[in-house]
Amino acid sequence: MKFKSVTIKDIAKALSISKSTVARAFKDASDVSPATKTRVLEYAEKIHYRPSPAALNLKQGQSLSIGVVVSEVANTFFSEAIDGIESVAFNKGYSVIITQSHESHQREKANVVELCNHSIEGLLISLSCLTSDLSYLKEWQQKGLPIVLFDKISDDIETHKVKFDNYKSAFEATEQLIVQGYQKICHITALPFVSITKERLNGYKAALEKYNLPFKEDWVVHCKHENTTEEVEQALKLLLNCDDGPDAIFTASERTTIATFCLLSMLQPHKTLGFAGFSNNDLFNSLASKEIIIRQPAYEIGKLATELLFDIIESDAPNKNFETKVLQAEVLNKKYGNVIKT
Amino acid sequence: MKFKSVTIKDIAKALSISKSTVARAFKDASDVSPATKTRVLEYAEKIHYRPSPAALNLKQGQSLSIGVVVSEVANTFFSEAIDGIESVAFNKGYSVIITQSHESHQREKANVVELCNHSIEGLLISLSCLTSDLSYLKEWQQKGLPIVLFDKISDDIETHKVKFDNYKSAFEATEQLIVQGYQKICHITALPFVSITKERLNGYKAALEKYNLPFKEDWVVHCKHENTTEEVEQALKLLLNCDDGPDAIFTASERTTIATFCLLSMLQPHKTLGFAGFSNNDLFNSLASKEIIIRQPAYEIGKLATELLFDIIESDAPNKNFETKVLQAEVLNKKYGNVIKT
DNA sequence: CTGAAAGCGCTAACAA
DNA sequence: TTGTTAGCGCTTTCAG
Repeated sequence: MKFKSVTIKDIAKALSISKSTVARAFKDASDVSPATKTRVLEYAEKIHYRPSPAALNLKQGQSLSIGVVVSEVANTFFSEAIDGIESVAFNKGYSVIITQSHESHQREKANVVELCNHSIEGLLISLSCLTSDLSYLKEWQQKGLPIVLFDKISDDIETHKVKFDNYKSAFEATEQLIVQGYQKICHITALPFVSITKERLNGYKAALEKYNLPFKEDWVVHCKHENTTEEVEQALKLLLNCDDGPDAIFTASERTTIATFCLLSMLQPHKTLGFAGFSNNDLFNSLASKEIIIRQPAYEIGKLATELLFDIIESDAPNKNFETKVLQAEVLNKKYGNVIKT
Repeated sequence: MKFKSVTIKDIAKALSISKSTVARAFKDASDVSPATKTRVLEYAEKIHYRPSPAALNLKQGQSLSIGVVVSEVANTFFSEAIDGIESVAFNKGYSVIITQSHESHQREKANVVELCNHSIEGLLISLSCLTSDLSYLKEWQQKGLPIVLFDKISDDIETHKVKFDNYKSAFEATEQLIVQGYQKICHITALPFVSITKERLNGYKAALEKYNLPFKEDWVVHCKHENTTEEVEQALKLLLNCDDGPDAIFTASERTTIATFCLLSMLQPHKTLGFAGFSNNDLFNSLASKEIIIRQPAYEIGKLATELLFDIIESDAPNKNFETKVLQAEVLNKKYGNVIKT
C-alpha cells in the first residue's frame, strides 16, 4: 500500500513551467506573476497536491513535532498532562508523539531513541521510577536536543524542569490526618529511587515529627509498578491484621491510591480507617466522606513544561539559564468541605 | 537551537572513503570488506552517528509512524485505548502521534491534515460527535492513506472498523435496572449524531419496550461536550424535582456518567435512585453499592484497531475486503456480585 | 570490494 | 517574472 503523491514536478510538467516557479507560487512571494500563480494554485487544488513533509523536513531541518515519554498514558495524571502538552503544541502547529516507559528504564531509553529517529525537535520526559542513570539523556542533550523534565525529575541533568511541591503536599495531607485524630499513619508509595517518592516520604516524616509521632520503617510500603494491587493487598493484610496496626493510610501515587482505596472497600468495608492519597481521579470529588485527596494540576504542569520546551527550541543561543518551576497541588478535604491551595 | 548531526559524509571524509561505502557498511550486506566495515562502524559509534530520519523518510517513503485522533486523551476510555494502540505500534517499531478533536469537527479535520503533514503511514480515528460529513476522510483514503475507525464509527466510509456492541450493552444495563425494580428510567447521553449515541439509545428503548414501560422523549437528555456538567446539573434538577420524576438514571458516556454520579452524590445524597452508566473509571470497582457499570475493554479495541491498520499498511494490494469487528463490553452489577460478559 | 553519479521532493541562491 | 543549478542525507544502480 503506497501513498503515491503528486509533487511539484508533476505540476511543473503539466503546466510546462519549472519546478521553482511552482514552488514560488506556493509562497505568496511577490515575484510570481498573478497569472501563473493562479494557474498553479488551481491545478494544485485540482489534483490534490500536498507538499511532501519528508522533503520539507530534510530540507529545512525541522519536523514540527515533539516527543513525550511518560510511564503510562492510562493514568489520569499523565493523560491530563498530555492534554496540556497537546494544547500548547497544537497552537504552535506542532504534533505530539507519545510513548510510554511503563516504568522501565530500558523502555524509556528505547523510546527516546525512537523519538529521535522521528526527528523530534524537543523532548518532554517524566522519568521512570527505575531511572537513575541519566547519561543517555545528557548525550542527546549535547547533540542539541532540547529537553524538559516534568513531574519525576532529577538533579543529574541541567535543563528546564517542572515539578510539584511534593514535600509540602505530603506534609499537609499527613498533618490533616493527624488533625483528624489519627496517630498511626502508614505510608504506601512507589519505588524509592525517584524524586517524588523521596520528597513525599520526607513530607510525611516531617509531619509525624511535628506532632511527635513515631516514624516506623515497617509502615512504609514500597510497591513495584507491575503488581501494585497485589503488593498493596499483601501489605494491607499484614498491616491491618496485626495488633497494633495503623489507623490511617497515606498513599503517594495514583496507582497506589486507587489500589488501596478499592481494596479497603473490599477488605474492611466497615472499619473507619483514615485515608489520604494522591490522585487525579475525578470520582473522588463525589465521595462525600472523609478522604483527603491531593490533586495535582496535571494539565498545568504539561502546559508549562511544553512552554519551557518551546523556549529552548525557539532560542538560537544555547541556553544556560535553566530553571526549575515548582507547582502547588490542591488538598481536598471533604470533612472540612474546603479546598486548600497548599 | 539546531540539532546539527553527523552524516555519512562526515564519516566518509574522516575515513577517506566514499559515501556509498559507508552506507553499505551499515547494511550488513556481504559486499563490503570486513575491515572497512569495522572501521566505519567503530568510527560511527565513536562520533555518535545516527542516520537522518528525514532523509530515510524521503528516500524510502516511510515514516514508521501512525496517527491517532480521539476526542480527549484525558478520558479513561481513550487513554486505555491509546495504551493498546501504543503496545502494537511499539512492537512494530512504529511511533504514535496523538491528537485530540475535543469533539469538534473542524479540529478533527485539522488534526488529520497535520498528521498527514507528518507523513503518517496510517490513521486510527474515533469520530467526533459532530462529524457527519466524512468526505474529507474519503479523500485521504483515495490518496492511499490506510484508515481504521474505532469506537465512534460511521457507515459512510468503507474501511476496517472496530466497535462495541452498544445496543446490547445499553439493553442489558437498562434491563438490569428494570429487574432491580426501577420503572421510570431516564437516559442522559451525548449528542445524537454519532453511532454510539444512537445505538445506546436504541438499546435503552428496546429494554423499556420488552418490559412494557413507556418511552418518554423528555427523559432523554442530550449533552453537548463543552458543558457536560452544567447541562447534566440542569437536567437533573428539572427531572428530580418534578412530581413524577424518574427513579433511575442511565448514562451513556464516560463524561455523563462521571458528571451525573458526582452531582447525584451532592444533590441527593440520601435518595436511592437507580444508576447505570458507561464508564471505565477504575474507582467504580470499589463502590460496593448497586450501581450498574458498563466497562468497555478499551485496551482491546485499541489493540485490535491497530492490528487491522497494519493489515492495510502491510498489504500491497489495495484491500477491498473490509470488515467491521464488534467487541462486547462487561456489565458490572455489584448487587448480584457478578460480571456479565454480554 | 569500492567509487561515481543519479535521484527522492523541495528550497534558495544565482542568472537570465 | 522565470529558469537553472546545487544541495539537504541517504540509497542504489552501474561501472570500475
